[in-house]
Amino acid sequence: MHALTEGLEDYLEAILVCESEHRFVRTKHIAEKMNVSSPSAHAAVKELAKMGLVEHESYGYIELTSEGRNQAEKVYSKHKVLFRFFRDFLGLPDDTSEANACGIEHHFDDLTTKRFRRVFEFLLSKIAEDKDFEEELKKALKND
Amino acid sequence: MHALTEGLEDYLEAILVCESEHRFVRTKHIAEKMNVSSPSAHAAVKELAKMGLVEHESYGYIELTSEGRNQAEKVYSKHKVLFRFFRDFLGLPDDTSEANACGIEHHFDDLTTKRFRRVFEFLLSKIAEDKDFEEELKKALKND
DNA sequence: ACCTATAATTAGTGAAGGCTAACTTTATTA
DNA sequence: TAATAAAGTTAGCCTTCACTAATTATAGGT
Repeated sequence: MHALTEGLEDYLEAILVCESEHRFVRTKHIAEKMNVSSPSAHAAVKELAKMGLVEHESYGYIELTSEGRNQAEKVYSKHKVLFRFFRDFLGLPDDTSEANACGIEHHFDDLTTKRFRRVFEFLLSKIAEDKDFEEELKKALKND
Repeated sequence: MHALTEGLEDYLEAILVCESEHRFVRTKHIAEKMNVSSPSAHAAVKELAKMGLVEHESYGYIELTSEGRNQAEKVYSKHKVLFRFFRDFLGLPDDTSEANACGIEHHFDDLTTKRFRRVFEFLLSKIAEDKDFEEELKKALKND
């Protein structure tokens, strides 16, 4: 059985996000989201369909299977926690945080993600409840 | 001029590490380190040579140029801080930490790296000087 | 109903980066 | 020193994933 490549994982995630933005997902939306041509998006969808992760009637809408949705949500949840880490904790701009999360999400296995999430949440609660901690952290991030 | 791809960045880094392990770097060492065939390693070295990042006499040794060494060290320093974060802070096994660092290092730009490094160092010092903090952190990481 | 614009698809191409098999060079050792 | 082993290299092929150009299908307006 073919494994999901990093690229196809990105497409799967894009489809999930498109769903929430358009209700009906089409080749065009995916191409826009991924910044690729429509033939490239089309080929990716075809590949995902072959793996049973999406359904795609010719010239019609694209839908995630439940299997595909599971995988997409798994990737996307990594994306979100990483994005928040870069933006809220390292104080990076939105676009940088987005790019970082996008590049990195594929490299976090389950254990790494679980640990990372816990540490991140711990640190956020620490910031919320301990003003000194927050101050020290801010100081550490000064002087770019 | 061609930019350094993610793959070539890996090779460059591997050459730097091989240097410290073998004194004389050969195609074979790189192939072993990268887990690729020797023709693949050879092709990568050839490409790096074309970019002026290594020197390679046929059937001889492989050496980094000063330009190549700069770039390799830049990547490797990201690798090291990431590795330590995963191992010492998230408590992940060495091989997982290594794999994570390897996959992620390419996606950290200068600002991200600087911020990340500072936060990591701040947290380490926090652990060192504040036993309560260390305990709470450990607790947060329990129950895999 | 038909014409046109938009979208989707197919066909064909190229770069990156991997592989094996075959061949050449260098090194070792009998 | 000649034979063989080991390493390096070359040639040729495959996959992934992008692209453009050309074709086909659908949908809207008249």
